[in-house]
Amino acid sequence: MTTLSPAVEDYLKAIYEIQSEGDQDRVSTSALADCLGVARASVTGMLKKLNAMDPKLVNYIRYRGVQLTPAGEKIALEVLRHHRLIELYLSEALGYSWDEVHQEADNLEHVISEDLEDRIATLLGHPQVDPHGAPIPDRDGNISRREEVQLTQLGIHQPAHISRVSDHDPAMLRYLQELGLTLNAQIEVTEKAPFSGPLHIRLIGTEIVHALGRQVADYIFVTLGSTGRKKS
Amino acid sequence: MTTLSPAVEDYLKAIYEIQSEGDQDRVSTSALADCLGVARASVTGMLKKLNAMDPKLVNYIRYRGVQLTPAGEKIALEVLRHHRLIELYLSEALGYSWDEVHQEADNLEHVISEDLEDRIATLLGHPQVDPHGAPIPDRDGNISRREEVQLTQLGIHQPAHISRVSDHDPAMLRYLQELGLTLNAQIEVTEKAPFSGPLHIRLIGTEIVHALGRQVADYIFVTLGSTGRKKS
DNA sequence: GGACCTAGTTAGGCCAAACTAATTCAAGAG
DNA sequence: CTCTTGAATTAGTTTGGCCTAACTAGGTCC
Repeated sequence: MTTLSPAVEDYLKAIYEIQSEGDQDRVSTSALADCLGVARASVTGMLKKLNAMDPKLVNYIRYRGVQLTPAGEKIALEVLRHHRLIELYLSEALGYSWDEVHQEADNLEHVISEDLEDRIATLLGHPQVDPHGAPIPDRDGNISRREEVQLTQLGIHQPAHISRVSDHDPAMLRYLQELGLTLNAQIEVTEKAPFSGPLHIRLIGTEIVHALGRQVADYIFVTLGSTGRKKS
Repeated sequence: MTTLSPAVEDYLKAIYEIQSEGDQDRVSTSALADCLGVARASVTGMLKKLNAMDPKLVNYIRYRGVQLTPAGEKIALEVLRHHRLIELYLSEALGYSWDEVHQEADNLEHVISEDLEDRIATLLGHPQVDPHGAPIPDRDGNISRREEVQLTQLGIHQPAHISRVSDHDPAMLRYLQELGLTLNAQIEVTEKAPFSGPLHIRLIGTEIVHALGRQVADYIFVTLGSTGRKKS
């Protein structure tokens, strides 16, 4: 474990994230470039390096995109574990709100020691999910996969609860917060406007209905039925 | 404030530390190289850059060493504030012992945001010193200077308390911990062996006496008289 | 004053990670 | 089957931070 550079960790993390949110297993150079905010040529260069490393971290084929190898995925999951534990820690211990944690965690994730990670995990009681509902991998790189669907895929009047929200846009997170569309909120779709128009979302148990644009709705994931928890 | 690289921050911090522990105001290239663990030539190169930056961060003259400019000192103090707040936070909130905090803080100090720094400072009640007794600069770069002397300078039977210990050697910190020579310990020197031999240190209120080598004693600073606190 | 030593500097290179500009590939349209 | 077009790659630079090796400034000792 020859201690990787932050850049390498970021590439692996990005590949993992794109890979797991889209449904194709290969990730394109441009998708990565956009996600990381660097030029395409830079991505090509880095992918060649990752492909040549020992152990091989990705499976890269010219013009065909990349896949993580098991070794690469392991590292991606470690970084993700750091990221999500830090997000949760910042929110639990230091009073950060869910729109503030992401940026700070991106900086911290590459520098905390395994020891600090363990202490944080223990202090938090080995939590399963971060403040946005994303699952936290365990130390061995196991990650729990839940049966989630995109909010846009949810049927009309099908009760569900918000189980996860993308953490990438703080402004959107603040917006959702204001609407009461937070983690575990019980909701149903009452109407889907055609031509990719807005979704009408009702908070179950209330008469509150919000119209949500598709772009926003795409970043929200739900699980059918209610959450285990009682309402307070 | 064009966000400086970790390397630059480390150079400035090191210059500040050497400058404030030695009594000459100019820091030599070699002292810096040793402190940072890089080659001399690398230091020369970096000093030229720091000297050419706008604003000028150091005052560097060939063959004469460097000094921090006010701008450089301000940055050094910000880094030091980060470092020491993190050390204290790790020890207070996450159960780190005083020999473990330094390494972790060295990694974290370059990446925490001002916001996180503020939250930590507030949570800790705007503390004055870190776990090794080093003063924590305030946000404006003011640092309290106390009247400390090296333990080796302390007169025989002159009662004093340990007010600061160098944080650089974890093994030494563990050793001192075992001997009960922790922060604020009330001590006196009962005997100084000649020819740079060991010092005999008595813990006031006990019969416990330890013989301490000069190298170790050089890293310990004391303040005359007792600390404000009562014994528990 | 010349010889000598050490700290400090210059010169020249290396590596990682980015960039731009120019070229090549792949895959769908006609 | 060829053409076109957008995605991807190559080639060539740049920048930052480090290295080694070779040279120089300045002080010490006889």
